[in-house]
Amino acid sequence: MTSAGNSKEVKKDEIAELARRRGFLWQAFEIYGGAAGFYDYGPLGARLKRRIEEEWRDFYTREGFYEIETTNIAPREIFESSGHLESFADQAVVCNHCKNFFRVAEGVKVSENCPECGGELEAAGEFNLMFQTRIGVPKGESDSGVKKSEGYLRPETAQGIFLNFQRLLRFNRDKLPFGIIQIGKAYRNEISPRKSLIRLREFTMAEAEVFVDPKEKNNHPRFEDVKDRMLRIVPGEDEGGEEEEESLEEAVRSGIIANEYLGYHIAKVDEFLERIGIPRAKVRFRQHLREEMAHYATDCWDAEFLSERYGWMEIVGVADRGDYDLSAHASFSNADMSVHTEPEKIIPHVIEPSYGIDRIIYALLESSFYEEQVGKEKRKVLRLKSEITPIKAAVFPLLNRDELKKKAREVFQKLRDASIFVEYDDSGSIGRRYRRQDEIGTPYCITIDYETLEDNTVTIRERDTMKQVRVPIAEVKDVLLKRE
RNA sequence: GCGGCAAUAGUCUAGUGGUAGGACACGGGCUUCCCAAGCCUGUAACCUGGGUUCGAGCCCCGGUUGCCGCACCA
Repeated sequence: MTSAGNSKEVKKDEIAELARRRGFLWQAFEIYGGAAGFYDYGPLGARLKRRIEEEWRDFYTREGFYEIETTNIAPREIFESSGHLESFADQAVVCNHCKNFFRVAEGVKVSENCPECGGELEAAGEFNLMFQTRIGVPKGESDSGVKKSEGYLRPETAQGIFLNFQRLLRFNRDKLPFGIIQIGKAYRNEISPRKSLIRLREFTMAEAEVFVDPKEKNNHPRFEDVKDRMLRIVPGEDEGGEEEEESLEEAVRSGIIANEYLGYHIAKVDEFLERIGIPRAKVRFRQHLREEMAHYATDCWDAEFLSERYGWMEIVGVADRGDYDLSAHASFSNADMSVHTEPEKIIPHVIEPSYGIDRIIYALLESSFYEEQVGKEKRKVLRLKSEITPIKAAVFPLLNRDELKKKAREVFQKLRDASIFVEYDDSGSIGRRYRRQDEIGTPYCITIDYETLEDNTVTIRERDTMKQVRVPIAEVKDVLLKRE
């Protein structure tokens, strides 16, 4: 990737404006006034998202993990067991004076005064991040009927994997370790969603649940492969909290990262983010402080992206969930979640990398957006990796003349027939067409000129350098498909 | 959720009570042998619901959405 010394001054709304105008991202329900926290992906956004998901799927499939697909809606008792209902279905109070927010479950009542400043407290309503729904027709008022009919939209995809643990273990012929992945929607009724894709009420998560014998957590079979990877890490309170750069091996040996499995997956997250084009200089791993840890986690590291607009923000979480989930479901459902190992039966521990796909898309758009001066004109360009761009290449006739257009359409169709996603454009000047493709990140533009008619060669113009090479039509496909 | 500010073509914007204007983009045409050039031409907008007024894009109230701060983010 070249950056050619261009200014990286991003006016704050440029990315949102581009994303809207060019069909990446639209506010949902727009013609009815919209609703906060919901976005639709337009034609280019949907393609970009799909390609990132495909890279992710491919990445974890190479780890040997199978993908499953579980429901978005689950009956109430699932979340009673998982702890999600209890953890945030409380009444909340807010202080009139200092505006601090308290959960009733933490022992603060409306009748009391604010523990922070002594001000008056006011009921702030139900504090419930899960969307509630009904399953089927409620049967009368009986306890059991109401209970069965009450459902929730999942706040994470993970639970669907835990619920199928026995089946998955059997599928894996009763052996540990194994990993299962899932990509899907999750739902959280955020109090105030903001910052475009950063806090959504409906969003896409990509999660891997890795089940491991707790005794084996310091014995990852491929730790060697990643141990020398340098990581930028910010340890939690016990380790001092100073940002440092060290190898994965050092971090694990010194105890900053608790075990090899956790460390291995932190390194894998780092590798994936690099692979899809998040600049390494903008990524760090920060350990959660105890009070910010989710109820299920014993340890958690966030991969954070340094946004020019929002500062450091979480894009991936890597949690050690211990045996929390399997034990909880075992005790509430009476299912046996244990695994027979020699010499004893154990409840596996879970290491979980959890990716926020929408946030990653934001990070990619922001970090790949450049505005640069070319002659008298400004050029906007998305320097996305060619593996994830919505469009692989555009085909142009140099001039709007019939013989060139005919040949260009032939080349276009040939590439389409080879399942390469290309676009055709003959409107306006050639320069205008290059610019249109630049701002949606298309890595290559293929131009048909009079020389093409003589010797069947075309020019391929590269997005980042704007340089051209002339190649025979027969070789175009190979150039487009080569990995950088 | 609270407070402040805002909302006009696809985008950015002008318009302080009386005919909604521009730029860019987009479509059509001309031109053009490689980077948003030029010429002609066309499409296209006052977030929403009330109120005040002879008359509201403009003033008032509610809602929605966005931005900023606070809070929240299991």
